[in-house]
This record gives sequence, structure tokens and C-alpha cells, in this order.
Amino acid sequence: MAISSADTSQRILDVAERLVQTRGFNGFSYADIAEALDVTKASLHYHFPTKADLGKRLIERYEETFLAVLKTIDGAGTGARDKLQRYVRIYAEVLRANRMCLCGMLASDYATLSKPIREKVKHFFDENERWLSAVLDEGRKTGDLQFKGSALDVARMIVASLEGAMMLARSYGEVSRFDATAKRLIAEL
Amino acid sequence: MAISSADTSQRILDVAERLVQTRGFNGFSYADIAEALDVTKASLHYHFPTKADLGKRLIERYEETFLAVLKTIDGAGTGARDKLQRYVRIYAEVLRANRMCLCGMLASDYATLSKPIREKVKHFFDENERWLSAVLDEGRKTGDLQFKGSALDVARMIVASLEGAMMLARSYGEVSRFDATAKRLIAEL
DNA sequence: GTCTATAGGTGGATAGAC
DNA sequence: GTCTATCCACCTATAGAC
Repeated sequence: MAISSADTSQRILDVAERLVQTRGFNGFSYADIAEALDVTKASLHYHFPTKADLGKRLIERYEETFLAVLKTIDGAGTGARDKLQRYVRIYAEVLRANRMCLCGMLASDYATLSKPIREKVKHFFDENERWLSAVLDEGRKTGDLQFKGSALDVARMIVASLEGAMMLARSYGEVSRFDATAKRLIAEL
Repeated sequence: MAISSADTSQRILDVAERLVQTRGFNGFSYADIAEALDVTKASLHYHFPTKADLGKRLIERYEETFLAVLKTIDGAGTGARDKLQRYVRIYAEVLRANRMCLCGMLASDYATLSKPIREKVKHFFDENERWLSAVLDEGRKTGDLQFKGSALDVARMIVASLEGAMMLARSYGEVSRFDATAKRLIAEL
């Protein structure tokens, strides 16, 4: 399936994803998507009856892609420190596209989201923490990484710091701010 | 001036502040404020003609209060490490009220904000970084704190990490997540 | 300063033709 | 699957009476 013939649902999700990542869930409308794809709003509702449905599918797809990349990192056969650097690079690339992490953005919209969406947002972060914890434990075992306390606590700090650094770097339009924080974060391990 | 007779503009700002901190700038309307204060929307427009005006004033007031607290910390005559702990406590108290940092929230809404508001959001973070940098340099001089690289870089990492940790802790409804990250952040200095 | 009333636009969402 | 047409609730904002 070539990119140019990606089915409509996927193209809708592509546009919606970008809009959520840049403007937040309450910062865009079906009209914005319709305009970008040159279709009518009614047509969008055929694929995603409600905005909550659209949001749900958006996170599912985002998490699938994200976890697939993490599997690729696992398969590279490199050390824990290298895995962390590759993990950071995922975020950096999103930021370079002038976007926030989809779930980081949804976390700030959290109070206005439907319950199913909230649960999916948390699930995304749970999976991130789980993967990071495993990498951290592995690194500590091989001596590749050093840190005090539980791997889960460190994992949570890494996720929080990267999300916050992204948010601020994007506001300033300075990717270097993210890079500096990410570098320091890994250097301390 | 007693709290109960605070003038209308201040009461409007109080409600609007809470709404932005919990729902984001695009997640509330004048109708929400009007309902909370039992006045009409038209009355609100007398005090703040446009939503952008309201937002501008909101940040100005927030920054004034924030900087006043930082001055109090400076005046306490304690060491740099204690100052950092007090700084963290400001964030923790906001989070305990189930709120995000006003400017952290606005940073995620950044793409949808007017230029004057964007500049004020950045100014808030600039002032935070400036204060933190001074405390970090002071701590390094006295031997109270140790860290590699520039104080500004560390300051930026602290702000980003605290903002991110707040955002995630609030989504999970677990203040302990914020506390754990904040503790680790200071412990590494 | 606050109200009623309303303008003019946009929000998400649906019915029914093609 | 996509369209036209439409609904109604809500949005920010204003005019003008009190």
C-alpha cells in the first residue's frame, strides 16, 4: 500500500494527529481536518462518529507505532545506555517536526477528556515506564548504568523530564533546550 | 481589603486562573466564569474585553505572585539547597490543589495563543530560570550544591522536569509521582 | 458596573440523497 | 463513502437600557 493511496481513515488520523500534537485536543475541530483533506465534515463523521472516537483511535495508533519502535531498539542488540539514547531520539524527532508528544499534549488536556481516552493516555505512559524500567535494570546489572533507588522511579523521572523539556523547547522554538536536558538526564546515569 | 470584598476583576481572575490551570486556555469559556460568579457574560466583558486580555492579565498577576514568593525565599537567609526545596514546594502546593502551573498549561496551549500572551509565558519561565541560576551558582560557590556545566542549563532542566512531573502526576492523580521526581532532582545536586 | 438582548460565527453531530 | 443541508448548542463579543 503506497502512501498516496493510504485509506481515508488513516489520512484523517494523520491530520488529526498533527493537530492534536500542535494545538491540543480542544484546539482543533472537524472543520480543520475537513479543510486539510478537502472533504466535508459529514464525511469525517462517517469514519469517526464522535471526536472522542477519533481521539481514542489516535492514541491506539500512536501507541502501536511507538511500541513498534521500542521493539526495534530492543532488537538492535546494543547496550542499555545506547537504548536510552535511541529512546530520547524518538522524542527529539517529534519535537523537530514542531510537535509535542501526542500523549504529553493529552495529559495537559486531561481534565477535559472522556474516561476511555484518559485510560489510554495513562496506558501509553505505563508502557513507556515499563520499557524504560527494564532497560534501566538491565543497564544496572551489566554496569552500563548507575543510579540509586528503583528503576521505576528513574523511569518516571525520565518520562516526565522529557515531556516537560519538549513542551518548553517547543514554546521557545529552541530544540537545543530539549537536547541539553536530555543529555544531562542520561549523563547522570 | 478583605478577601470577601475583593473587587470583581480579582474574583474574575481567581476563577479564570483555576479554569486555565485545570482545563487549559481552550477548555473554558466566559460562560463558565459567569456561572461560577453568578454574573452575566456581558459583565465579564466590561472588565476584560477579550479573552486574550483576560489571559494577559492572568499571567501578569500569576508572575507577580510567584516572584513575590521567590523574594520571600531569598529573604529567609537559608542555604541554596533549602531554597531549592522551597521552590519545589511552590509547585507541589499547586499540584495538591489539583492544578497545573498556569504557564505550564499555557505552554502546551502555546500554538493557539496570541503573541502578547506567548511573550508573557516565556517571560515567566525566563524569570524562573534566572532565579534558579542565581541560587545554583550561589550553592556551588558555598559548596552546598555540586553540578557540572552551566547553572542556566541545570535551571532549565529543573523547570522542565518539574513542569513535566506535575503534568503526569496530575493525570494519574498521584502527587507522590511529583514528589519522587522532585526529590531525585535535588538529590542529584 | 451590571443587566437584557442579540449579533455573527463555529462547535460537534445527524438525515437523507447520490 | 461522500455529499448537501440542517440542527442546536455554544462561542466571543457588542449595543444600549438601567
